[in-house]
Amino acid sequence: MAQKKNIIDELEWRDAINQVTDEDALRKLTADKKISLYCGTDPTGDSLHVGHLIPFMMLKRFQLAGHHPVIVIGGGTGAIGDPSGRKDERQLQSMDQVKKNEDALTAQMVKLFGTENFSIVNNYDWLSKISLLEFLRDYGKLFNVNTMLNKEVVASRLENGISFTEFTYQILQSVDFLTLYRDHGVQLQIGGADQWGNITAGIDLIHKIEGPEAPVYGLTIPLMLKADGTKFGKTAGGAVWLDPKKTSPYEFYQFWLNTDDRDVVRYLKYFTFLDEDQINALAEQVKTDPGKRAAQKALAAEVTKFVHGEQAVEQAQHISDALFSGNLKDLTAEEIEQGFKGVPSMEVPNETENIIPWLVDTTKIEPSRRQAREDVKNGAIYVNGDRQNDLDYEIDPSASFDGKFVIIRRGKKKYFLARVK
RNA sequence: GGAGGAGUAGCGAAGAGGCUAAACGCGGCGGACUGUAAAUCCGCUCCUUCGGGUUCAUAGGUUCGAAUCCUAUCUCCUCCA
Repeated sequence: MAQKKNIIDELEWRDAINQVTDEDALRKLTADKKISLYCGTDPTGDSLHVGHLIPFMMLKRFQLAGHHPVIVIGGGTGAIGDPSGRKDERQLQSMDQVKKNEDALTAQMVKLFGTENFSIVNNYDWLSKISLLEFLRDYGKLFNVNTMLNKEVVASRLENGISFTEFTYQILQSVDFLTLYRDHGVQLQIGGADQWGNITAGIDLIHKIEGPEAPVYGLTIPLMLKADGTKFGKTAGGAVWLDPKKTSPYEFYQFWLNTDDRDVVRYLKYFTFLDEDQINALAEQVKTDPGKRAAQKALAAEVTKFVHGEQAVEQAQHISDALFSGNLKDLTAEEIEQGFKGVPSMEVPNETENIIPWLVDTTKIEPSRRQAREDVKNGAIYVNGDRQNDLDYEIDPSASFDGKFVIIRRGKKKYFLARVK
């Protein structure tokens, strides 16, 4: 079935391909043998986020089809800064920070790809060994400045200015591809749509050095846009991280669950390993019974499983049920910690207090007594899951959750967690 | 350097001596409906111990009474040099 398909056809069905350098040749190559392919990640942060999943899903599909993915951690290039997709110059990071980020990212990648039939390399290992004179003589000579200037990434920056440092980024990335081709037999580089210029620069370099017949290819992934035009991967709280300490599995699950109907099928194709039949069935349900959100639930479960594991999915579902049904009673302390990870929390003394000053002074949930009274009167305030509209209600922090927490909900889904001291 | 205009709540914008804690729109916050959606409808949107208190660039002044009139200061805009 789906798995029998050629990987390229499979990717096409999933709308996962933006541009390919030589589609027919690549289709034949991947059908005939197992290849090595790579994608680079610059260590600009201390955790991967859902944006990183875009190229990684692609690598994973190749891996599942028996090919060998290589991830290049840009310890070298990350020290320079990729101008792609940016309006202005990047702030250079300290080498120390780069190193820390590398370690954190490596650990996360191993979680996603395992250690079998997968490699992680760091371009610092080769880029740092090139001397300035070597760089200029061996590589600089092969790059035509006119060509470099014409790359969209550079051209778009010319008006506001671009430093020489960032200008040379495409040369470094080209050296990466060349090195991987020589030392690891890597024949394909993948990347986001904005990487096309950098990828083709690498192919050109290989062709110049290794001969025009060198079988190397490039493939880019379409830009992930949301139907409402905003950027994929951002929530009100910022980026959605893969590190469970930064974004809890519950929040992660919720991120996917909240996918717009118009985007969900596209995301199922791209971010899950469900096959064509399963996805078609879900797509049908989006049309016939959108309120059920079967597709969103499947998407959230699948992606959460891939990143955090089966158990995290069950927990996320349990927390979601409790929070959105308003029935908090059977949550465990651990689930509360997780479900309320991204929620404002505060410490409160274990003393009974009237609800109004408690909301305003003790917890700072409400900005003023006026507002607090209004919300209580309107039935906007829930204490431990129960609507509380009595202005004289006395909050007793020791009353529930073993006297550890008081959970306040304001409005439909705004939660606050008060930890009892 | 000269001439004019403008500064009002998170933003936009009315108000030109008392009826103004300040219309209206947006945004924000609630509620109803719903699919943890969209759209729609409704309420609230300076603080308060509900007596009142503090607001209309800032500081003074006139007046029984000022966002509204006067003076100075600051900031912004337009036109002329």
